[in-house]
Amino acid sequence: MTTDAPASRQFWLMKNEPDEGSIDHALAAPQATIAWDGVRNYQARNFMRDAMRPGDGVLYWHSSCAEPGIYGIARIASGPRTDTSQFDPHSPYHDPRASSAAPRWLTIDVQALCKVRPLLIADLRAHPQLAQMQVLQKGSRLSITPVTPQQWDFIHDLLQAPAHRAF
DNA sequence: GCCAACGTTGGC
DNA sequence: GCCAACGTTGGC
Repeated sequence: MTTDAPASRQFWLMKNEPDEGSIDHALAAPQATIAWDGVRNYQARNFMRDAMRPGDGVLYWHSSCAEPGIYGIARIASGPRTDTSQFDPHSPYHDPRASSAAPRWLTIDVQALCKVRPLLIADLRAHPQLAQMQVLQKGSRLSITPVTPQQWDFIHDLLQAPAHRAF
């Protein structure tokens, strides 16, 4: 018997640099929850504003590192709210064009659930079922991308399979 | 560190 | 509203 997820549940891939926000860092935070701040791309912001809902599943990606890939599983843990780092002149995420009267950027809470066996880019590319993943497309830079339920399920199957299974 | 791809800015 | 110039991302 399968359990029915809420029909509205969606899935996402979120990139973070391990130096700044690794899955270990998130797991060690209070409630294993971190504010996903510093997003300065309108498409990614609009996903947070319009589409992401508490409970949505997240593939936790490490980027800009020696071995980019999926390192953990997380969930969306809040609705969107103002990312106050945009107002802070000392923050690397400061946006001089933003004001509290006209904020531009949002943050959302992400709760880390577990670390997983790393699924690196080459591992993911080995599966035609994942060929359409946005993060694998040439030139893909977006830090938040939707993941289809099929991709999500397939990746979870991969994570449950023996690590050194011969294909 | 390189550089292709992409997003943003701003002059016109 | 076009588009060249510029800045950034991020895999390699």
